Amino acid sequence: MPAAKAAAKTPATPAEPRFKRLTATDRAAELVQAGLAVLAAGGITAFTIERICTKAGASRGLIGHHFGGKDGLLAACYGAAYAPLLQMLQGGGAPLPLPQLIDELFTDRQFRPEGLRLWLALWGEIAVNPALQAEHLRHYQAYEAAIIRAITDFARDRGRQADAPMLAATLIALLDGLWLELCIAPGVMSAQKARSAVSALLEPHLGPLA
Amino acid sequence: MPAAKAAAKTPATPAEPRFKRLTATDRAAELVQAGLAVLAAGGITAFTIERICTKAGASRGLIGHHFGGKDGLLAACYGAAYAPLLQMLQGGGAPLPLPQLIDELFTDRQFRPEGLRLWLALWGEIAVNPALQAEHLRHYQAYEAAIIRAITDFARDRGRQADAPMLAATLIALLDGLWLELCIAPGVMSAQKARSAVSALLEPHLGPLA
DNA sequence: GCGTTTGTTGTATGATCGTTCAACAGGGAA
DNA sequence: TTCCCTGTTGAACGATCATACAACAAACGC
Repeated sequence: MPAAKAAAKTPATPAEPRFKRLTATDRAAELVQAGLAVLAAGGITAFTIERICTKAGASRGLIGHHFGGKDGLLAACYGAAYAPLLQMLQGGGAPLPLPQLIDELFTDRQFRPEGLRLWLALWGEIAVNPALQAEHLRHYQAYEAAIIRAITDFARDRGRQADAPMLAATLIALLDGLWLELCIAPGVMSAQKARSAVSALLEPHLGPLA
Repeated sequence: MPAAKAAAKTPATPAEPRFKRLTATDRAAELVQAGLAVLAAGGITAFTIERICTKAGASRGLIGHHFGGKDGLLAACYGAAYAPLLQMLQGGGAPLPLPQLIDELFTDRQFRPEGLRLWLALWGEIAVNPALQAEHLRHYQAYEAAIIRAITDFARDRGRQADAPMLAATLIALLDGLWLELCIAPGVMSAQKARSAVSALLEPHLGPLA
């Protein structure tokens, strides 16, 4: 009996809104965050409109409205996944020196299966989806450039000769592999073992990192 | 008009069988091969009963019959993915020496996106599926043991001191990362760059590999 | 207050998913 | 040839998927 209810309660409570209305930017950001959470928790097979919208507290139609479809949201999620990494590398104006960069990578905040699982979910899809692959290339180049610079600067300060681009590509691959191991064999890989691995690669070429 | 056809042709052609009947082992193997092909081509989202059975030239009911369901087939596929790797490491009786092992890893036969993509598809699922994670651990240990042994033997022959378990874990992670890069950025990573990366890791600890 | 803009809802739709199962038939044993 | 074991088929089922879209309403300028 909606009429009776309205007549009885309208003066007291102004009938609270059925939904909250956000700007397009804010809503898009919330959907991306929900998408990232779903990917990290359940992999690419859990990346469904239904689940994402439930997680975001929004209705099913919004992904189509803001991103044109599921693929659009996935691309946006990929970009958002790279953001914290790039921010860490060059967020505070000055680029992070190599030792601090490595320290940061292995803090408990970064080196956790819950966060890293996101990458595994995305990688499997990038390998198979050309559009995502192009998106990947753009972000990867910024990432690689930051690592090359950190290695170059460190080698210069220590008076060392080093093939920085080659070492950077190797370091990036090694980090990817260490993240992978942490996700698929959590009991075997650890932050400490990962640090040893990075040292084993870099210190012969650059001297002690600490 | 099936009756007319049967009456007309039965004497000449013995009405070729509607399907070929295989042993349970052979049929299971064919389904696993089809599953691997589908995973490599389309990732985990393409791993569907419909697609796999079409690829295998079998009917939809067979996966349930031979593997109890999709998950059973996926576990079998994971085991089958490891088989060629382990075979390469210790297939011909004597374990492969480290330099030949590395040569083998970077032949065109092994270091190809089409074959490696299979791993990306599986990794994303292992990270999220506890049953697959247990399956992974078993195979991983055999893989790791073979790599440790190759490094230990090589170091001994060269009269070098080396932390073989740590180097093995690092090498495995690096290889995983290099495979990943080849799959998600085919134009950037190459077999030659990957070889340089492996050399950059190992040669400072073990001396020249060639 | 009153319209206009624009973000939001939720159902309808058709495709596809995994699983089940009763009927079927290949192929070796007798 | 006959029988029986067992691998095989394919339709049926309910669940879930992505998308489209017409109706709705919140917020804002006026």
